[in-house]
Amino acid sequence: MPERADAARNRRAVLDATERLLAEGGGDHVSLDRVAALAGVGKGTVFRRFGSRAGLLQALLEERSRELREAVAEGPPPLGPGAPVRERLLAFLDGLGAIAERNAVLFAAHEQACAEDKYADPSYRFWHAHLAGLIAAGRPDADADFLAHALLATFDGDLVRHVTTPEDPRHFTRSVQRLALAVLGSD
Amino acid sequence: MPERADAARNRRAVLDATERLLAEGGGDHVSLDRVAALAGVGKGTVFRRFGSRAGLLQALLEERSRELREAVAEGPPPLGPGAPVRERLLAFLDGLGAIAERNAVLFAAHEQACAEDKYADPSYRFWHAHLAGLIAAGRPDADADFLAHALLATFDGDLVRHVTTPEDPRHFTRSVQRLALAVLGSD
Amino acid sequence: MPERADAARNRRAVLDATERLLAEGGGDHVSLDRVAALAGVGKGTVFRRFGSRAGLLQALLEERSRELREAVAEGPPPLGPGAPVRERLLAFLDGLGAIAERNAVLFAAHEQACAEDKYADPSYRFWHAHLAGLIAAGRPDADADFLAHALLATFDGDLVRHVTTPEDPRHFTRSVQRLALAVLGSD
Amino acid sequence: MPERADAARNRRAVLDATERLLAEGGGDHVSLDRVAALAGVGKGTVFRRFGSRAGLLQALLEERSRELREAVAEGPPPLGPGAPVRERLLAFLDGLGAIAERNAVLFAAHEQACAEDKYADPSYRFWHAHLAGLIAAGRPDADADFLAHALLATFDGDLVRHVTTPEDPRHFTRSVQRLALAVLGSD
DNA sequence: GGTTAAACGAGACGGTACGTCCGGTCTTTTA
DNA sequence: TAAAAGACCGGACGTACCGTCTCGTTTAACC
Repeated sequence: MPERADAARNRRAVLDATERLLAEGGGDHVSLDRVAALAGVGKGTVFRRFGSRAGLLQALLEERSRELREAVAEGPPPLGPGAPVRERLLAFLDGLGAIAERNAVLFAAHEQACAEDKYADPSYRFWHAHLAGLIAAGRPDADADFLAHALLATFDGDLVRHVTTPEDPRHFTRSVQRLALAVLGSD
Repeated sequence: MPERADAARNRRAVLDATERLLAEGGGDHVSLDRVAALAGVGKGTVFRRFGSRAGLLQALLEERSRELREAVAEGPPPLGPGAPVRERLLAFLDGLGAIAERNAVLFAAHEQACAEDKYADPSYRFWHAHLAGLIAAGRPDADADFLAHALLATFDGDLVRHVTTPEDPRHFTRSVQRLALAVLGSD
Repeated sequence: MPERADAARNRRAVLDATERLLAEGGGDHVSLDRVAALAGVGKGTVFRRFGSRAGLLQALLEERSRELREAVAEGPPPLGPGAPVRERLLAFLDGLGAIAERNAVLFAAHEQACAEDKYADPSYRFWHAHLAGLIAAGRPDADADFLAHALLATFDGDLVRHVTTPEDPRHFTRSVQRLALAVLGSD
Repeated sequence: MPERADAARNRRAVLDATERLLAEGGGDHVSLDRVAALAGVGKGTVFRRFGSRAGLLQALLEERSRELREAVAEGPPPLGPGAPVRERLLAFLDGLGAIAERNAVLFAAHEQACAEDKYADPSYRFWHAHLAGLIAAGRPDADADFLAHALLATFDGDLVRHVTTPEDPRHFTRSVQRLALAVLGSD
């Protein structure tokens, strides 16, 4: 059975409200009561759709990154399969960096909310698997699993905000790319 | 004026209680009411001394890492000044890694509690300054500031717990050291 | 929209718990935490319904005196409209005195809690308006407003307790009635 | 042994601080921490001198009314012994009313603080005994004890403030006097 | 078009943490 | 060695939040 029309409408309204609250007041400003009120929706609806605060933020993140995930999984090179490892890695970090730079507050709120089970988040697992695969391909001798975690650890919302300035909005991305190249080695 | 004797006693009791609760129930288990009760201390005392949940956890972290900080600042090589950059870097990461491995839960709780102003934490600033200094010395061309943040980002409590196993309790540290060497370059 | 069933249930439970605590330990015994616990209700519920300690006690008082208020406003003489001023006054003081004698502890706790805005309390305003009206009718030349306040001032919980004994449980009421007659004049 | 000089100084400082806080912020503003701080004195000193919050306010009241008490006890008529009952009663109410009008906030705070044992306060007992004696002398058939309580009940700080206006600063006193005359009877 | 089951809004609820404040006690320091 | 300073205890208050639940009311999908 497909999603009912009103359900889809509400889903959208809730996500939009969340985004609005994130933008105007930071992560702590996003209480589920406020989200529901701003979305013109009952609190129960938010929970029925998203399960929890973490689920709500995850869904928003999911939405922001779906495009990248699809491009990575089955898009054309250099994001998708086929390109050399270095190019693919840089393209991926460029894409994810762009998302992080545009959604730093959301990233931060999501990390805060997920707390313990960050590594169970499907998005995280996808990014990690992709990164680890690339690293393993480029440096079979390295501890790809850890290095992938380490690279993803730099996508901390607060860190992104801390190094991103209006004058140089891509500073973070370039820095991560350089770090990744160092990790991959210069050979 | 030095700290009053009873004040010092209470400070100790509160920190010990915090530690005990952290050990037995994870970060969420540490509520300030419980800390006060377990320490045999009024709730007001906890707040007077530590200001907030974040302050309490910071103080505990501070205590755990004071020794390392002093060794780094003015101890003998290779931790202290005098040793070659690589040795100093590895020694520092070994020390901080050991702390992180032993206090992963505390690290996680602290990150959660500090939320927004992690980069204002004096401990963090010290580690960052030290790391950035070493990196700048070893790789004058690199973005030492960012790389230091990136290395410290791997000291995420959850990540540490995730990669640390009883069979290989220093896995995290070794991995970070390897990453640092890669960052520093292999020349 | 009428009050929800569970809301009504809880309202009742909270008021009952308050009453029980008042009875068993005096006004100071009524902390909102205890009320909530005894009522089997979350603390937030107490605050949502009653706003504050003062609001809770006011609600309890309100309940105790609603019957009298309705009888005064629209009941049969001598309480309600229609009876001669003296009879109505005595009947009113008899009713209010009975309430005060049965709820002296509650009266005392309420006065303590209301503190500053006692004169804004709707119950108080109603009693005052009624009394002042009667006095003005009986003694057009008197300062009815002040005299009404003065008569109500004798309904101090502590004073009621002080002059009420098991042997003469209506002593307070009779005394107030005599005072009121004196105020009204003997002509 | 007379009071030590510094003790007297402190006593004065504490009372002055109390008064200042009462004036600037109302009764709730007078916390003992603030009093001590404003007096430049340790909190313990306040308690050693005055025993409790109630004791502090009582002492302040005591000071304000000592003169009247002495005049009533052994001063010249009409306040002191010798004058006809009516004159003595009116003079007394005039004196006490003046104090109440000038110290309404203090009266209110004191009532709030004394809570349960208001009738044990030496000042209150003195006023009550005096009033009851006068009433008994003027109306041997009346319930002098209760009537004295009732008259004193009108000296409620909030009521005084409520009926006192800058244009008519003695309104309260005159009203109480009229009430007292009514109580005493018109014969 | 009517029926029906779901999804919904509104928001109360339990429970719990936080941080503030206060009264009164008691220890430590100091003069 | 007594008094001052002020840290301390215990606990109340009020606020906020999450995730659950209740209870009528739409409303969309189906007959």
